[in-house]
Amino acid sequence: MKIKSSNNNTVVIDVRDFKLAHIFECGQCFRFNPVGENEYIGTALDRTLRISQRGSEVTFHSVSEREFYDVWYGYFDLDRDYSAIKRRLSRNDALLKATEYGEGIRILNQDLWETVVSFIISASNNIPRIKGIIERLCRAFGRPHTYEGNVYYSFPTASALARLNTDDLSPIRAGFRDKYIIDAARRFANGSLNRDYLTGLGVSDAKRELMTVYGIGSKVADCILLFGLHKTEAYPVDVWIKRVTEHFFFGGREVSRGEISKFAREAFGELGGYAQQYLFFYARENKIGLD
DNA sequence: CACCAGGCAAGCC
DNA sequence: GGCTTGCATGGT
Repeated sequence: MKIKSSNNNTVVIDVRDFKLAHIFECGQCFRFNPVGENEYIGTALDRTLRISQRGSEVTFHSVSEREFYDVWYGYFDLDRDYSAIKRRLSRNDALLKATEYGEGIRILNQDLWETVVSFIISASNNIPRIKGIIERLCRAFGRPHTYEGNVYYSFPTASALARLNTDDLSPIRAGFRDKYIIDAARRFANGSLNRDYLTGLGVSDAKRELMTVYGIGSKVADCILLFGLHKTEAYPVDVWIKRVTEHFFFGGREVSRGEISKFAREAFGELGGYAQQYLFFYARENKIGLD
């Protein structure tokens, strides 16, 4: 991986295990959208980014080399060797197919608070509507900023949302999730939950803490552990993962979510979260397990 | 019209 | 522990 700065873009060449469509369509992130062939624009970490790719060359538009290293290098998890991860997972037959199919997936290092709210909103919901709710939330309560001449909105802070009541959130049309968002906001705004505290805990303790928030159950907690804290043992079991795990590893037999989690711990260990992302992308794109 | 969407909480056994 | 039901909203 090498850097080639030109005018005010940062171009990274020889990037491996990186494909924008895989990164942004594997369900970990809701605020990046395609704006062209191999090009996405989105807002994260209080900034907006347009990013495009041609082969192994990735362009971070209107981004200085300094901002690239300070912000996006970490966000895109560029310090991690995904070839090694895929190699280890590929010893398993189903994962060989899934990692080949989603070869460009990376697990982003997203803002913890944004991840908490995004996955609370994801409960019993579909991805287009999850995105809509999040966008309305950001437009109403987030900080506006300009990027390449257009206005974008940051994800609202916990304290901005902690002041609200459910009536304030009704234009967001989050449905029954509005009270969950506010409870989470109060827990993060008053500091009783924060990144340093949760990072310092083991996976199961961090999960237990997260589940004390109204609206965070087992699946949402696992998503937060994986996408917000990069605790990669987490294997979030949603309907798709339940189906695809049953399809590949239980001969299509229906088993409980507890069985699925136990299987993932034993089969994938600390790579469970990576396995989950490859399997989720593979299952959704190919409609695995729907028969 | 019923049924479902990356679940959760509450209530039951 | 595991199972059932109601829950807002929007799409088919």
